[in-house]
Amino acid sequence: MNDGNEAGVPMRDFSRSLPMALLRAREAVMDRFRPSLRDFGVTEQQWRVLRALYDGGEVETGTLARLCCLLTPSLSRILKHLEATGLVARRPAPSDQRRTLVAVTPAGRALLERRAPFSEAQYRAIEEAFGRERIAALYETLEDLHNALQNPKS
Amino acid sequence: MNDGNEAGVPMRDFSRSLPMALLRAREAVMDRFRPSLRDFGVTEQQWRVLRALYDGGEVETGTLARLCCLLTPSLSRILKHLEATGLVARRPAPSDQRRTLVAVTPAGRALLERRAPFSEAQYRAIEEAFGRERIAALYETLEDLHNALQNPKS
DNA sequence: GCCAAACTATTAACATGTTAAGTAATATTG
DNA sequence: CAATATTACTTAACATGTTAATAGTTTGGC
Repeated sequence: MNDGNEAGVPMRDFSRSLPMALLRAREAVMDRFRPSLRDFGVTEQQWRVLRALYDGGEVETGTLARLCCLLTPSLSRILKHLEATGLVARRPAPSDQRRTLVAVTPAGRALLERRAPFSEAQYRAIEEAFGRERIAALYETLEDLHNALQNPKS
Repeated sequence: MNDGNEAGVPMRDFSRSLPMALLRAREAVMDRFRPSLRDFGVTEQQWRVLRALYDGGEVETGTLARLCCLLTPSLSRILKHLEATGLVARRPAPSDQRRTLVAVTPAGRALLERRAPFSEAQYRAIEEAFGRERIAALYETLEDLHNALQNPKS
């Protein structure tokens, strides 16, 4: 009797699941942001889209999906909703009718600026609880991990 | 003209979003595991549930939700599906009829043991690409972050 | 210029995330 | 012990995640 199975491949301890560890940490962070998202009537994903458009330029749908870490089918529905509520505007790209350009509306910008202080307050609380330097180091590590896994070898 | 808005609260750079950084890293990791999940016909969440039940004991629904980082409504539907496909079994707890005990079936265990080698192969590839020690350190950091944010002060 | 191939966005179908409401069993209080 | 509150789970409704298929555009050979 050992810790493995019949095929001789031992099962990894469930606490050593990298997706779970990243998810748990992310949920702990999101728990700080969900109350104000709820108060302002936007979902986490809708906020990401508005956030990516804040600097004012028009962004193509595909680019926006990459920026927000959303799949294009999800983004399609989210944009339909944001357009219906008047927070973003869409128009076909003049040079290529396949592409769609998206921009935030004044109403969308107003929402961004109203919620921003609440978001920043939570960032300060998180940095106080965990340490500004450790947060900065974590950003580095996460980006390195992302880059290390970009080119799939196997 | 400055980088802030009318209220004087500057907008955080979008690249400095902790939820986004955690999500991007997690997606990069999950991209390595999705192919075999798909091949074995289970979703990421279904796998998490089976994985949490592997050691064989019966687990209460609420405990299982915490272990798998799932909300109970989601778990309810997932268990219905896993029970319908014969991978888990449910029964009411004898001591408290409100509670439900869940256990993996032999078919579920067989699925776990068939996919485990594919999962482990990806873990080896990830550790090779990023470094075993850095992965270990990341687990530590993520757990610390989770713990630091557990008791909400503000 | 024509047609097949590639590209972009959307829709479809099913599974899950999220919040609120509902149901049944247990615990508490008077 | 009866009324009430609490607990555990489920259902409902809407939004998103994921994969496959579809429709409209553009590009590249010919």
